Amino acid sequence: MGSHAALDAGWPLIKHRLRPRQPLFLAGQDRGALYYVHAGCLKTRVISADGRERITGFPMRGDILGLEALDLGTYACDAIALDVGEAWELPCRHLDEAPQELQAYVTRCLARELRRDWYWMLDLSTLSADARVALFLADLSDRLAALGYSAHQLMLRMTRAEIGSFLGLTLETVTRALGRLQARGLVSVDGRVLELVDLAALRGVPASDDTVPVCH
Amino acid sequence: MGSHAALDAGWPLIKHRLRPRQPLFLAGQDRGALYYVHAGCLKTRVISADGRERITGFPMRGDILGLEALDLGTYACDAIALDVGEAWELPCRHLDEAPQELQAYVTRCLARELRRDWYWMLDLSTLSADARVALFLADLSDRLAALGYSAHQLMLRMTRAEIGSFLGLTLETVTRALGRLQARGLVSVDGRVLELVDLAALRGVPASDDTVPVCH
DNA sequence: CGGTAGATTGAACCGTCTCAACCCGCGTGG
DNA sequence: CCACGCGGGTTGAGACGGTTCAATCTACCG
Repeated sequence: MGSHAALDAGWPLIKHRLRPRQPLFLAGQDRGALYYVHAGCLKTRVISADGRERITGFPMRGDILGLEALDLGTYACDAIALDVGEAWELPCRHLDEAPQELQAYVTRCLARELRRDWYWMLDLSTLSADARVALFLADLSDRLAALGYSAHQLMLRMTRAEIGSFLGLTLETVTRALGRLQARGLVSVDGRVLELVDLAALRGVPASDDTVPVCH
Repeated sequence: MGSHAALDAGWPLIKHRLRPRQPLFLAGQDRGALYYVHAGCLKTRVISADGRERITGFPMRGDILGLEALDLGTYACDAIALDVGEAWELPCRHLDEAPQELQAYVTRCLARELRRDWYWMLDLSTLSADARVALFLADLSDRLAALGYSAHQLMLRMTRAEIGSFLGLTLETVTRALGRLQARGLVSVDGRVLELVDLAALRGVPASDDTVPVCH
């Protein structure tokens, strides 16, 4: 990942222990710093003026939080821990105070995040519920595998409602989609404990979906 | 906007004349440069491996293109002109080659773009077709006004299909939504020529929508 | 031992998609 | 000059996927 390389310069990093449901920061608070997620899983959330809300992502180790507010004085989203973890405060209010190495890392994160969002938007506006959930699981598997975890066994840190919020679905639809994927033999669902039986097929759901009727 | 301020340093900017339907760059091409839109309107588009596509935005003057590929060697989207215009090639392959002023401007653009995308995702996954179209028009009005154009009269540079692709709707639904907004007295539609009669109400559609039935 | 948060399941509803027909303006070529 | 094709837009009817609302179940916790 090279993520640690950019941080190993040995500054006075401030480390924050995280507990489930604990906010790391909230939208509107003074932006004191950027945060590097060292352990655990969080959710980031935006809320509109009229009260609608959406989960924008589930950052894990290697992700940087607060980027979206880099040009603002206050945070633009909520960042809330889903389980125990640790976040490191990066010692820069403005980017140009930061060492060159970090600047490059931050820019890379921003560009990557932008691309990911574009593809999620594409998926959200073109894929069925089943395909969205399948892709969500495949994506999660990729990220966990990149962090050294199993690509096939995983434990969801988020609720059905949070997955639904991220995917633009209701929690009931997420439940049913998981059920259908299980019926197809692609995954094995037991509450929040999942086994991804056929990862390749899971990734292929978006394309196969229209040819294979959902239920027979 | 301060956009020109960051560019007025007087480097050897290469200027590209744009014609309708002409691609400025395409996904996969070697990323030679970033582009600053000086005039005209473009569309940016991503296409997935299995052929699904989505318009990710309609950049206009002041926007920077190619940001999403800042950490890549090739562009990650297509950028295609919708009408005549002009784009300036920014003389930097890597960001750290660029002058400090431009770096800061680029970072600001990235962060702003990320926030905008998050809110569009929120809107796409929570709002009705009418509300999405209303918000699209209000947003367009804001951007045009910021560029010195009228906030109430505007000429669409894109087709219904392109609007639909951006909003996650079909072109028929866009047509019908425009018709309903016109019936409500919020806009006056004549092909691509629009008059935004009640901009405040247009912005309020997302909230009012559920209380006020779509048609009577 | 209730109480609560999360998950599951069912049934009815509804907004959007799909498919089709049709219209219009415009450029092209016979 | 007109016929034609074509891209873009509008309109209608029907189907369908996801939402909504409700009931039920479980695990966990005070």
